[in-house]
Formats: sequence, C-alpha cells, structure tokens
Amino acid sequence: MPTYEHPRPSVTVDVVVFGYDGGHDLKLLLIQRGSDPYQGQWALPGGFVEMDEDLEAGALRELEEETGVKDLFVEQLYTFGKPGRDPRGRVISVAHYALVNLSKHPAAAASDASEVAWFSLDKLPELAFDHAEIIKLATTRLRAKVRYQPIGFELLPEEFTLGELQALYETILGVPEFNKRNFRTRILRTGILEEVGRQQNVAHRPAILYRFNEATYQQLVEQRDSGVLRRALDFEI
Amino acid sequence: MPTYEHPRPSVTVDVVVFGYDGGHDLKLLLIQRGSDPYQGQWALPGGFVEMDEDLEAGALRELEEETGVKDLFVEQLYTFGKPGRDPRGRVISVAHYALVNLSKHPAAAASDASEVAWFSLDKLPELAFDHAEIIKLATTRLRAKVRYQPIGFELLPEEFTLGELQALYETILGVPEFNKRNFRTRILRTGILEEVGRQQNVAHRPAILYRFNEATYQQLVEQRDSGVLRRALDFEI
DNA sequence: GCAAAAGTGTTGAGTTTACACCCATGA
DNA sequence: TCATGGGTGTAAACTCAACACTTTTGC
Repeated sequence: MPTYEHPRPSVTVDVVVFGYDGGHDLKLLLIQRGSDPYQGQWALPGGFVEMDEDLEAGALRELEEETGVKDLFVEQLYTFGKPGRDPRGRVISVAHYALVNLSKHPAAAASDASEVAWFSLDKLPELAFDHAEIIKLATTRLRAKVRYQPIGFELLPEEFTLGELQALYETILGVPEFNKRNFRTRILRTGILEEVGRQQNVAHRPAILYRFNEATYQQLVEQRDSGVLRRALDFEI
Repeated sequence: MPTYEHPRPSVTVDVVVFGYDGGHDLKLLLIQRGSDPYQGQWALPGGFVEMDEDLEAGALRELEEETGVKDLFVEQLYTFGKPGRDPRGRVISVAHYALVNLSKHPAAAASDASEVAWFSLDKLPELAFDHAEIIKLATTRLRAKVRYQPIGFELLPEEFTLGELQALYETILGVPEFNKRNFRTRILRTGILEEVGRQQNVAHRPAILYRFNEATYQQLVEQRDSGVLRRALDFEI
C-alpha cells in the first residue's frame, strides 16, 4: 500500500518554552497569533514541519523564526492528534518542551508572529487550540522529571549557588520551602556538582559557586543501567 | 497560512505489544510484512491513521485488523519522524506500547498481514524500518514505568498471587531475584492489592490470591497530587 | 555591631536489607 | 514424610527530617 493512497493529515511541531530568571515563578514563552484561526489569541510557538527536517529540528526552527530564541534544551513531550483540535482540518501536533535561562537568552524578539511575550506560568492568558492542555501536560512532566533527572540546570546560569538551585526547585515544584540542610546533603551526595569558586561582593557570607558536571552524571547513569539495582521497586506514589 | 499550502507527511501509528504468560520472559507481538518495502521481514503492527480517528484509536484498530488482538492497555510512547526512516517518503510514526496477559488474549490470529507471532523479547528477528529502535525505547519505558506505577497488573490475570507478581517484576526488570520478604512488605504496604481468595489444588501451601484495586490506587494518586510531598526530590539515579 | 544568607552537627524516628525460620498442601 | 512454594519475625545498617547552631561577608 503506497503512501499516496492515504489521506494525509498536517503535522505541526509546537514548543512549550519554560524560562527562569531567578524569581519566584516560572515563565512561559507565547506568541500572539497574526492570522486566523484564533487571530489575536496567544498560542505556543510552532508551525508545520518541513518534509526533510527532523521533528526536534523543526521545533527549534519554528521557535527561532517566531521568537528569536535559540540554542536551548528541547525534548519531545507528546503528540496531540484528536480530530477536531484544529478548525482547519486534521492537524497532528508533536509537542515539545524546552528549558531556558532568561539571563542567557534575553527578551524574545518577534518576527514572524505579531507579538511575543513571557508570561508567568500561573497567570496565563486564554490560549488558542488545545494549547492549555499541552501546557498542563508539559508542566506535569517538568515537575516529575526534575525530581529524578538533573534537567533543572538548564534553567540556571552556568554557575550558581546551592541557594539558587534550591529556590529553583521550590519554584518548579511549587512547594513553600524545604529544609536547607537536607537539600544540600542530597544534592551534594550525588556528586554531579563541581565547585568552581565563590560569590563576590555580597552582603553576607559568600556562597560557593557550583557548575553541573555532565560527565559525572553520565557515569552515574551508566552505573545504574549496568546493574546494581538499589531498590527493586518503588511504588512511591 | 491554510493547511493545504503545506506538503504533508504520512502519519502512521505503530504498537509495541508486550505479552506475558507467567514464564521467564516477556513476549513481543510482531507481524510479517506482506508487501514492500521490507516484504517478508518482521515489523510492529501498525498502519496509516485515518483522517477522523484519534491516534490511540488508530493504534488499537490497526492492531486488531492485523493481529486480532483487542481490548488492551495502550499508551503513547514517542513519535518517530526522522526523514528517511521509511523508503516510501516522509512517514511519521506515532509509536504506542501496549500490555497484555497472554492467557486472556489467546494466540494472535492473522488477517491483514501474512503472519503474526509472539517472539521472546530477547530473541527478536531482524526488524523492518527503525522498529528495533522503537522496541528498545518501549522496553526502557516499560522498565522505568513499572517501578513507580502499577502497570504490571495489565500483564497478569485478574487474580494472582504475590509469587506471580514478583516473578513478573523480575522478568520485566531482568534482575535475578529479589528478596521475597521485602517485596511483599512493599507491595502490600501500598494498599493497592485486595485479597480475593486462595489457590486451590497446589502441592504446597496455597497462596492468597489478590486483585489490583484501582480505586485505592486512584486515591493514592490524588493524595500525592494534592500535597503532602514526601520527599522533596530524589535524584535516585 | 548588625543583618543577611551560607554552611554544619546532631539526634530520634523511620526505613531498608538481609537472613532465618515456620506453614500448608499434594504426592 | 518429603518437596515445594507461601508466608512471617526481627535485628543491624542505613537514611530522613527537623532543629539549632556557627560562619562570613558588606554596611
């Protein structure tokens, strides 16, 4: 059965971009739609995938075209394909999420789309299509993932203090504040942080600056994969 | 920009079906391709998605058409879209994985495809397209997921003993054997098992039969979502 | 000296691991 | 009575959570 006998849906790639600037909330990058459907409404950056590009590459391309933001961590999230989710016809969207540190990637500049802005994750505007649902799933995934994989580091500058790291975790997970002592012990125990210096010119004891050590992390992952199952299972729930 | 201005890729849904029959290995359901490309080679069940059907529904439809297997747990896995993964042109595959207990769903009967068979997961034939890669990802996901979500129950009959459950976990995770005492304590502590009787006619002390209690599980999930974060984070690695 | 945030010691409660043992059944 | 798998008691090792305390800086 050759391909051309089949009706073909359109395929888009959309990106949920989380940004962090050290504050007490996560930001989300949205664009204002310049044309119908949903003209004038806010939506996720994204667009139709090209015939000769990988999905992730398409996501990054659309993101740069529409918002000017590039060079960030991106990962596939889920594919949304319910018939009727787009009034133009059958459109299947391969959704991605991305993480970015706002101090490295300054204010997104528009080009394709009429407007681009960062919104606080808990003060989002009304969204086009099923994008609210996509964002909800991305948020859930981010919260789950940050607890067992060091993706949080993508949201921080190259060098950071343990206080900053802890504030980030509290922000992502939305918990009030957890015990400093125990947070430090846990993070440092993993060995994935590397000391790189000390804070300067702060009106308190200067904190040690750390950097994420990817090599050590990879070692840990391999150790785990190649046996030595610490706990057989863990219905943490 | 209306949809029809864009070139459209084809979209397929493929399913990695894991089966378990109580033995010491997991099985995988494959079909032998009846036409080119890859004619005669083994491949995942799947096919082109219809214009008016949901992705998951398409996966289940193709699965039933090609193998006769139906009524099983299915979940989206990942979308594979590298250009060149299908010699017919741009084909994007939304891969799913499914779990099935072989005693409930007897030998798959062919219809569309020329042949259908269950293979042991560690003795797979050469596979068409990038299906080996898809299976690898599905296996990784299954192993990860079974450790924190009770999906294992989909692979067992309605009622089962703790011994059977433990054997299943050992099979999925590929570990030699873990401590009986501790496995039992952990599973029972969660409260998601419900006693339903006792084994009959076995040449040893009859085991208690259990059933998975979905209601209790849902309660646990809600408890977790609505606060009471037991551990703030857990770089288990 | 004071405020502010960094960083540390410690202890009781709780959890995990490991091993040894007893139990009920059919053959 | 034996073999087989089901099921339990428990103690030492370890981990977690919580709290109070000391340190270092700029002003």
